[in-house]
Amino acid sequence: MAVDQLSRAFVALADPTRRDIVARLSVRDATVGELAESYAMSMQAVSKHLKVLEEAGLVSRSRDAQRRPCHLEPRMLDLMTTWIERYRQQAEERFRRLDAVLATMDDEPGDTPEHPDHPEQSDRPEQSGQS
Amino acid sequence: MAVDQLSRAFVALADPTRRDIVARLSVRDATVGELAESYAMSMQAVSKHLKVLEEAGLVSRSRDAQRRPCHLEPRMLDLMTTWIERYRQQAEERFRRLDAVLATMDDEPGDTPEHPDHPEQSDRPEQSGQS
DNA sequence: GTTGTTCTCAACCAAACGGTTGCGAAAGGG
DNA sequence: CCCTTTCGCAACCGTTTGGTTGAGAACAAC
Repeated sequence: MAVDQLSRAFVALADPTRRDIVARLSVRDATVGELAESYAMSMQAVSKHLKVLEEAGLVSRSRDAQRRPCHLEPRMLDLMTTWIERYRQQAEERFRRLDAVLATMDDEPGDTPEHPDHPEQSDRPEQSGQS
Repeated sequence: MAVDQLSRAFVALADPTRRDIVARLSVRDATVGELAESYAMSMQAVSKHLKVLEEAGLVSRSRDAQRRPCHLEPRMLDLMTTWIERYRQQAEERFRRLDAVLATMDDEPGDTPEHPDHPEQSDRPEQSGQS
């Protein structure tokens, strides 16, 4: 499976039930049993979902007797938006430059400049086969 | 599997190879073959990954003879950040109020007010069991 | 101590995922 | 008209996911 934290976070939010749990926890903390009442599945299944969210760093848990109240952790959500926004903004920047090139072609019908952008991001698995 | 667009998008970005493809496409458009050179897997596998990204609405493709150049679609990335930010901000808002309550408890050691917040989000699968 | 509540762990199962190989379609170039 | 390039589809296979049930740990209350 995916080992890095970001993959775990995206995997976690890929499930509708888990996204709904996040939505509920954003309103108030809740125990496993409270959350399980909301869904048509066993408490064990909800417990599994919470484990996925916890290992992704999206949820933390404290103790209160037998209860395990769950809290939403905004930090990981922040990391996800940071990742997404980086590439979204880069893509939109590219669109803006494309528009500029198209506007230029109207004036001077020459060759497109082909700016030498290098793929200098991190996060690359490169040639490493990740099964 | 998950049917809604948001689930598809999160599933798509849950894979490191697909996130890397997104990173590369944010720099420049690319064909399947070009992308496949970067990874230790067959072109068919990369083609599958691109299909996942395309069906998630994260990537679109045009035609150029036999080539199928891939373009990154910022729109779906925008939808993802919108979803995440909604709940991140709500969670942080809750933290801010908790801090306020703690500060109040220093002054007047009474009972915690328990503000009547209702879980009024959408996106709920509710009791519908989604396998 | 016994009972009840809350929750996790373990085993199981069908379905989906992520890779492979083989084949063929679509299009351009000799 | 072939031949090559580019790419998708289908079948297959091992692993993972998302649910189930059953057993039991941890703790409170009686």
